[in-house]
Amino acid sequence: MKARDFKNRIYTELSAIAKALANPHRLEIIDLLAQGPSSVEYIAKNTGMTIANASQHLQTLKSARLVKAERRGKYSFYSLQSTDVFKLWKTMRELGFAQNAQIGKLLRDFRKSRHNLESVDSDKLLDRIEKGEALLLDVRPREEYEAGHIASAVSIPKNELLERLKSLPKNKEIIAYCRGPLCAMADDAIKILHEHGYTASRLEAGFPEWDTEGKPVD
Amino acid sequence: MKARDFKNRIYTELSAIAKALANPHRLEIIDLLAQGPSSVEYIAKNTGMTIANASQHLQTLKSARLVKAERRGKYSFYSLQSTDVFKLWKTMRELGFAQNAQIGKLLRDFRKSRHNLESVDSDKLLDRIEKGEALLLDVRPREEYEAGHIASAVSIPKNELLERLKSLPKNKEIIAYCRGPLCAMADDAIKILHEHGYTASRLEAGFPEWDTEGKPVD
DNA sequence: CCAACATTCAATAATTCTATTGATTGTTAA
DNA sequence: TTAACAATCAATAGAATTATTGAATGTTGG
Repeated sequence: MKARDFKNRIYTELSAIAKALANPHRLEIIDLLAQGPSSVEYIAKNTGMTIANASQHLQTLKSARLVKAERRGKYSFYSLQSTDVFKLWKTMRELGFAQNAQIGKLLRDFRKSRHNLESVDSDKLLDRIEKGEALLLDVRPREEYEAGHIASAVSIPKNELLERLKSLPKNKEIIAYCRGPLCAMADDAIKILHEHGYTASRLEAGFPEWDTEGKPVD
Repeated sequence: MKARDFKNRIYTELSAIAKALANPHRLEIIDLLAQGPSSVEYIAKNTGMTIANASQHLQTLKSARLVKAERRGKYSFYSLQSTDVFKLWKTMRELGFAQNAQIGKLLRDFRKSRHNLESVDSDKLLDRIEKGEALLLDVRPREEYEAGHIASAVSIPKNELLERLKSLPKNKEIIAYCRGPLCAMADDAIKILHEHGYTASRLEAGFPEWDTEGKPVD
């Protein structure tokens, strides 16, 4: 094979990976699948897509080998092909945050509009939890908590928070987390907690970021 | 802003980065710009594109903030916006090699067809050069060598190799390197060296990989 | 100023991508 | 077996991407 032919083929193959990532819905799907395996219906509901459209995008991701599908009864469960896929997405996301002022501004403005500028440094967090100064609250849907969560975290899904408020202590700081930096569930939870007199702040990272950093999970 | 609107906007912005990478020519441009700043003409010549087409792709990369342009006289010199862009491309490339058997096979078959299966481990290389057992040969075009090269490397561009063979020692192993794992220039050089009785092998990494690993460069 | 040259711009046709729609294929539970 | 349901398939119109062509812009050196 000529060197030129080889280059054409290999750059074409590699650009197929970028093509699979080159769509906002598919990025959101990857962010969601980083929480754990999900059915097509669940993905569609959580991203605001129709079932058919979600299915189509999932197949695009599958043929680029970024996700895999497993049949369980009448459901297809999709999951990331490997954690390296999440790492690639995270690398790309961070390049966007660092390099594109518009993207950074979008994120900051959104946080600001929720009165939630400061987020907790994850390094010091473990200490504070052990000392009983802080409580870690997972506000994602139950399914995602059960698929994997940060060690010692308590699960109260965002839409159950109001009715289960009383189970939370007022003498500890409550650290809420959700799917990751682009997820608003923890922000919403904090707003509710503040309105009811709790001390609460947000963990910037979500479960997948925590997990890929090798920190303790259940 | 509603959470849904925020997500739509931020995933759309981030997918613009992937869109810019979602083309084989643009990936090849990034691989080339990782060697150092280049004019449009140089890029076009080295990737087999027309000037107008190269210019158009460069503008696509520029508006995604992956590359930047600087005017020098009548030339526009393009370069990567930051080394993080190279790191993103490298992450994507490695995911492709690891996850897609077809891509891995393409690379192996190409190397095999050039009788060049083994490549040198870059960790032990520095020692061997210091001991005088090996000589590092940069076979990229002069411009790229001058823009930056591995410390202690000697420059003989691939197409000058035949006429400058005599300047190379026969009692040392010659380690050739070029732009990186997708570049064939080092393979071509090794073929020539073998045909003339030299001991030669290839460094898998190119200059940009070496540099981003923090190893010594000039 | 003019000629030469590097690059960009503008227009276009061919191709590819995307969301929607409705039909079809599998699977489970009654 | 049938009804209900999850997912996929197939077709399609509208939008976006791409290579090519030739013209336009901007810079340098004489």
